[in-house]
Amino acid sequence: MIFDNKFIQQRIEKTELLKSMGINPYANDSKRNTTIEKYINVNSDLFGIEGKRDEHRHYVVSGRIKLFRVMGKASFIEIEDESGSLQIYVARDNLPEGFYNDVFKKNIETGDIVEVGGYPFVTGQGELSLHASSFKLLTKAISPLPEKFHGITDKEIRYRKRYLDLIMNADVRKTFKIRSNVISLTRRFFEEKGFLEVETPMMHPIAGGANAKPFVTHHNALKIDRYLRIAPELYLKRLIVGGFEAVFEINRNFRNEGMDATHNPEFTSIEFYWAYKTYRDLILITKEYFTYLFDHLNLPTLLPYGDMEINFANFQEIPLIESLTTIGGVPADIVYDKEKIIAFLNSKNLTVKPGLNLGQLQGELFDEFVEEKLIDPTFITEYPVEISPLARRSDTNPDITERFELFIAGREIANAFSELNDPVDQLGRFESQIEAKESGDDEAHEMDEDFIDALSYGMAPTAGQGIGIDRLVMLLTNEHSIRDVLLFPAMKPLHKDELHQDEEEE
RNA sequence: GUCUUGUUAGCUCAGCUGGUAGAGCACGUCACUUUUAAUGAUGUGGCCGAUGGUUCGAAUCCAUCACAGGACACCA
Repeated sequence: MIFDNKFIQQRIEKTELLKSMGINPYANDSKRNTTIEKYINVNSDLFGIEGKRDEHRHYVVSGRIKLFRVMGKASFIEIEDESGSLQIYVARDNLPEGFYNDVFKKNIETGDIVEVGGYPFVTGQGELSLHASSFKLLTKAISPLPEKFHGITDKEIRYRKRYLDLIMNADVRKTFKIRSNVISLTRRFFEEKGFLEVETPMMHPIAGGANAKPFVTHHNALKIDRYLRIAPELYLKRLIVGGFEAVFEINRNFRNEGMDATHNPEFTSIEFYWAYKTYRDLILITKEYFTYLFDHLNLPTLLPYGDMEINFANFQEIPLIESLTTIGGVPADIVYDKEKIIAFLNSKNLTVKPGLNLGQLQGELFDEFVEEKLIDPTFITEYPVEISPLARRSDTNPDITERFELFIAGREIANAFSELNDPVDQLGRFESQIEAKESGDDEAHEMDEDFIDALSYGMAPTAGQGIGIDRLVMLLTNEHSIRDVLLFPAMKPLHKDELHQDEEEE
């Protein structure tokens, strides 16, 4: 049974006892008239006042009891609301007859949510507190809180019961406030630039816009399968065809792949598309975006991340092929030779999947020798066309695309390019992706004829970019697991029967 | 998917080469009207993640499974 724990039973008994005394353990008529943060701000003048108290002021605050210190006929408790925590002095003789002994001391405990009225004063130890003259239980907690000093450290409980994590760990609340700010500032930045926020489908007939395995779901009325989107890209470009010139979408993508410190099956990204611009303009707006974020979040441009220090005032730019030799230390004479690249990778004890083309092999070299060395923000440009099925070819070199990825702290943060708007070229790229799929690459891009059709009506020259919000928040909050920046990260079910639900239904 | 570490009271953790379970917090009782993780006294609290095995005897050793953390692989 869910409430068979003895501590919970004990608390349920207290709840019943309170009810029998005419006290509603889940009262609804809160009279709170200030937050704890405001209370502390307004009353900190008492430190400079004779007697360090003002019995003419009166405030009602509420919050969850975090600490409970009884000393005979008086007690100190610490309550916490979203804005902060406050010490309350509760003395027997300032409360109605019998309340202190029979209700407060016996039946109120840590975890309960209470409302306290009284006047501000500073204790002998110098802490601004509230001297209680009224005390009311708002919500009884029948489960006990975790240990008051160590709190809750077990990561599994922290992720599965995020509410407990939020109750016990103030910096977790801080991380998620920063996340919320980042999303809000991102939205504001693009709106101020004249972009239009749009919503495109989450359920796609064809999972396109990225190379990834999709989740499948079923539409009963139409008797067809739908894919949870892996990227919004192809729909946003259709809007550019339609005549919108600057659009963005901040939302979830879903990818049916492994989970680890930087991958969750659902993750948040912003994608934006900007007509009559190129990837050069995207480099500029990306720098501007980071400046905007850092200004509004009051972050220093020199930001610690684990053992690293990232200089956000030092944006670098280097073409991919050049980075292989200058940063990765790959010999310059091999980077255009498939056989030599394979031999080089093998000499480093790295196995290569058979059948990779030159662009893919260059990508392998980059992943292996360059990516993790890019600590300060670095735009890697001029990606091989084979690994960029949606990007526009360079006008001067048909083997490379007008594309960049932004790397920070050894991780990909953004992917951007001048969009391919030649429908015939796009068709050809899709066709070569189909070939790749047939030769075993199950994450190659799908054919999307409707998208080709859209392009055939003419899409203005456009630049588009995606930024991974989760990884960005990780950087800004110095968190090293994506689970620590997701309120409810994906977790395996605890019980086997939940795990094999689908098999039983079949 | 592979390797590795963990899973003991509500929480944080001990428990050595196998001998029948321990602390702190929390909770109960008592004392205490300015404490700061309050304090002092005292008490309650456990299917030692699950299932098998070895053994006279298993929290402890072995195997399998589940979940989690970390690393690697995959994810261009």
